[in-house]
Amino acid sequence: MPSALPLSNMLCFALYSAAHAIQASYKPLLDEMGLTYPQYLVLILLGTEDNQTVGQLGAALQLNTNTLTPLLKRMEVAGLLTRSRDNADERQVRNRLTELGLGLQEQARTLPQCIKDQSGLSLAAIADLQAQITALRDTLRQDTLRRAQAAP
Amino acid sequence: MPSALPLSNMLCFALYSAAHAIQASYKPLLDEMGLTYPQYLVLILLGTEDNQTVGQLGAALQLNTNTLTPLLKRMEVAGLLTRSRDNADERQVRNRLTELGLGLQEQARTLPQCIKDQSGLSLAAIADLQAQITALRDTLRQDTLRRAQAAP
DNA sequence: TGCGATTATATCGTATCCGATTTAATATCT
DNA sequence: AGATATTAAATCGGATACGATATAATCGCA
Repeated sequence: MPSALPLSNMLCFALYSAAHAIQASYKPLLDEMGLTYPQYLVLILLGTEDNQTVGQLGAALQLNTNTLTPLLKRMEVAGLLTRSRDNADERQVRNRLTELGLGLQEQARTLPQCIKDQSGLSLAAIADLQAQITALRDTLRQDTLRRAQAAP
Repeated sequence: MPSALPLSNMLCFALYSAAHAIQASYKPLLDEMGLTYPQYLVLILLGTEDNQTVGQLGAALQLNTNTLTPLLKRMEVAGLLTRSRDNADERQVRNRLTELGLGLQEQARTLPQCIKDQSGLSLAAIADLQAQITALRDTLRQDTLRRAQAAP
């Protein structure tokens, strides 16, 4: 039972390399906007609901503050958003799109369509694949969390 | 035509977050072995074919030397592999597993099985999903490459 | 042969990511 | 009310990733 599973048949590598490939395909478009991929995700999130806290963004992206804080500060420096302490709870920092950020966000919303054209897949096939991958992700998250709690 | 595609319905985010989730699920197991995820991938690659050049590993992982060289040096320091210039072509550096690396590689081969159990999916479902994701990845790669060549 | 072009690797700077710790503000509990 | 616990961000160190450049070895061709 050697189970010489080659890399090309490993689901984890398929995800790893596909995630890189899709980011690479976004890159030329994001470069034009002066955005990185995770910055783009933050822009989309704030476009859906503005004025979110660092924690809210982190929950949606599954990123901690050690990643988000510097990222958000770079976006602030770029003039895409403003950051200010919540009046009711000074521990929280609220992130709000500027006019510039809002405009870029509208532009950013068109990107998935470009990738769809590039993928050669039908809308239904994309939706189906997206659902499968999301379901796997959520199962893994739950199980990883459960194991972490089981171990001290 | 607002097309307010939320993050939860974007294929790119599904891939991005699922790749993170599966790496997180591997993490406790890799930590025990003192490996990071890309180091684990290199170990698998060298287990399939030993004595590969930096370029061969980079082609398989789609990583450039600016990522691989420091990574391989860390694995060398950890005693997992040795690096030496190819006698026939001194430009190339060949990476060969040590006894320690070979042992760890055998241990590492069992990890996908652990994740399979965690995912709750059948072998067939995993193989099917893997094939779909890989096909998408390869299409994106080709198209990205084509565009890069078109726009010099 | 020898010199320019190509190739393989390494290096540098910037931006994620993550674990661990720190700081400040709020909540809790007696 | 006041000491303690919890929570939200920020910070620090190490490890990917990637664009751009540098260096050294090999190749190609006059």
